[in-house]
Amino acid sequence: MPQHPADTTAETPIFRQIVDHLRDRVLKGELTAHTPLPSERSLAESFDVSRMTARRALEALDAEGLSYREDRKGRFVSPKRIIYNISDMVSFAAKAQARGDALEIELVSQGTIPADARLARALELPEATALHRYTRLFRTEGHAAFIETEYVLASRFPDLLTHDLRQSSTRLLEQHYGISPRTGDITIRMRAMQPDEASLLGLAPYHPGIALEQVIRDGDGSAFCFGSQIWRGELAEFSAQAIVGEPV
Amino acid sequence: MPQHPADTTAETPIFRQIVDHLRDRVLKGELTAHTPLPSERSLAESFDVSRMTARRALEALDAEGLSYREDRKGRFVSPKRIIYNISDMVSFAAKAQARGDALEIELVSQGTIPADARLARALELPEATALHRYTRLFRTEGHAAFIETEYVLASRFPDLLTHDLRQSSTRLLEQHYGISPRTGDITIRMRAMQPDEASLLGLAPYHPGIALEQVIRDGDGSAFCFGSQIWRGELAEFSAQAIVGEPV
DNA sequence: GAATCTATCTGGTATATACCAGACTCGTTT
DNA sequence: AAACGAGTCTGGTATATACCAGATAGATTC
Repeated sequence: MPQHPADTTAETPIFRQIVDHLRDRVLKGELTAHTPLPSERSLAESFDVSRMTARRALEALDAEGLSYREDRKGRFVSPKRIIYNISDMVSFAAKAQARGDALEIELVSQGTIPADARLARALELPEATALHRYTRLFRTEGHAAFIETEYVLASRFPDLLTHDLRQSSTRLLEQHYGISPRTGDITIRMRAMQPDEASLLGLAPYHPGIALEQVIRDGDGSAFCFGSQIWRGELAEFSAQAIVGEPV
Repeated sequence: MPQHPADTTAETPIFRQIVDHLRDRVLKGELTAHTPLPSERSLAESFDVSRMTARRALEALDAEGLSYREDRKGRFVSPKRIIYNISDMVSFAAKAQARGDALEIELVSQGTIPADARLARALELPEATALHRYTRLFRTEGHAAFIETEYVLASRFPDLLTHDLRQSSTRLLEQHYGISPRTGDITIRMRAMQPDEASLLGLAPYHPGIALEQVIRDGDGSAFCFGSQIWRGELAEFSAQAIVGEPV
């Protein structure tokens, strides 16, 4: 006998009833961050539905950002979101580390490449200009949060890749190259992760994500760095303060 | 005989091969904005897979933001994203309309309510303060893009709801109440749509979305408006310019 | 010409089943 | 104590099937 009989006569689909039930439990705090959710099979049994129906309910929870799944390990309740203040921009890592937040940075890969059409356009450079490229994985409290790939002008920072890249790149560029105050153009959009990105973060392919791209400029307004981040969608929260001038 | 035989011996799952195939066709421009994608059944037939497998491929495309589906109508190629500049903030509608973009606003519902705990906190007001609430649906070129609900201080704008709300609320507040320059706090996060939101936008439940919340303040820094938007994830792109002071 | 009917298209929901592969636990062996 | 292995847990992939309900287009009827 099912522990939670689903109301098949109601017009609301069974799997949504299960979604609502689970959402309640999460929001009431009955299930806390990183706690395992019921597995697909056990959920199916307790609601007396097929595994596929239970799965659909859990996938909806994933989409809502209330849970995430790790390959062949299970589903877990999402932790509180990480607030990324856009005005802090590049110095996110520096700020987080200064606050004492456990922010670990792992270098995934690095190299020097010629700028392709997209990078050349973003950085306002001729194509094939040499760029240092490094990809890093950012973790908070042991949980992977986002991947960042930065491209910086090789001519301006020739020996960049010889430094320890497991630190705030803002601080790196400051300490070794004395960069002055800068501006940045940022764009944010939703985009599911590609299988390779998801696997780096230990997540299922097509995990919902948020992509953040930024072009960083020096005091003279010339671009020297292009950064591309892909965040776990359920983990990211972007904040900004806008000051609006008198509209004409 | 399948038109596109899937390679079952390869280590990459069949449905991902289909995703890659479809993504190619979309990115190559073979399928243009709002063009119907192959239906689940026809895709299943042409790749000689079950409908469920075809469906998984199409759902992955949805998650990537390359397609969207309308209930019982079909799946369609996503149009170009709408760029929302955070610095323009509240005046998005005004700007779009000034540019001549076809931005239609439909009033969904309105009323006056007491502030609940969440609203009171956001607006820094005592609970139960009277607020005007109105929900509007924004369309570009006939396609629903996002829903916005705004809450404004009823005491300060007593007869707000008697005006035509199918226009930029920035302009409304300016023309009738003479609001001076203002600042705004914005937060952005990924969140699947609730079934009711999705149905308003003509989309499937749990459609990936991006929520944007903003608190708008007058020249004195006192909050007078709280706005909450839910965008179709595949349609939204947020841009911002940040100016970073010299870090200590 | 307008309204209606109908066949067929679409996705939506749901079940039952099968096998795979990685992760994990626990007991046994070395 | 460390290494190994078996059994069992997890989600991942895939098939086949069934019926529902809204959308749509075309033919028929009024």
